[in-house]
Amino acid sequence: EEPEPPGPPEPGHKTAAAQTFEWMRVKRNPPKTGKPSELGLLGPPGAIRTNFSTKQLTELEKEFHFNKYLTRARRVEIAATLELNETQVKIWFQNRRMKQKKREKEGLAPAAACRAAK
Amino acid sequence: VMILRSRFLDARRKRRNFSKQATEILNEYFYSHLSNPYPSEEAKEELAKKCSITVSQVSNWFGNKRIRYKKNIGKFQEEANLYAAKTAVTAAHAVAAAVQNNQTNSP
DNA sequence: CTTCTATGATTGATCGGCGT
DNA sequence: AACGCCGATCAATCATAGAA
Repeated sequence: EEPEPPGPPEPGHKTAAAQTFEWMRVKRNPPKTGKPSELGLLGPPGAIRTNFSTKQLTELEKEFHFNKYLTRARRVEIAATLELNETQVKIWFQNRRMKQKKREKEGLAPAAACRAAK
Repeated sequence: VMILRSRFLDARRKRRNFSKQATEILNEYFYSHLSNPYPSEEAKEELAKKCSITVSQVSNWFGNKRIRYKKNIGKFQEEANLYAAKTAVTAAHAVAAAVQNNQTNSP
């Protein structure tokens, strides 16, 4: 998997803007989201993006409204109730907080844009 | 499959494409920084202002562009050369102006 | 009008850095 | 050493706008 970064294909050319830079080779490790229980499959070779059910999202959202941050105990409780890993619950809250921050930030900018447009 | 997917929570997605000029500006930045198309927060703010869109939209645009570009480099080859040429012309103008300025000031 | 492609947004999860 | 959080990003997917 190493095609040589420094000019492998065409030696001399017009310097077309199309090399293969590092960022183009970046590959993320596949999600480790494996459910030890259930299913006869244990080692998750290609575990993928979990799709949270409406019920799970509703419950998480409700909890978030109550507390923006989780305590270890609460996390365990919620994970068990919703049948999710503690990690998934933890990550969900992290993403939810970032989402909240983003909305607050953009919820104020439009005001200026409104007057400018009008 | 029917009951689905939050027709409400997803209703927020009423997308509208960016203006031709906005896309032009974003592509210019992307291809002139192809070796590292990751604008800083400041650069994103500047691009957002020039394109009349939000910083988040600039982030989304670069995120989508990077992923889709590396997914199929060949498909963007034409576009890449187009903007590379445009950047070259701009650079040539800058050089020409610099030379002219140099002759005027230091004869 | 219908089918297919281009594109903006969303989101579960990863990466690197920091603080505890 | 280990864990949670933040900020940025990835990667897959959704839903629509636009081209064919």
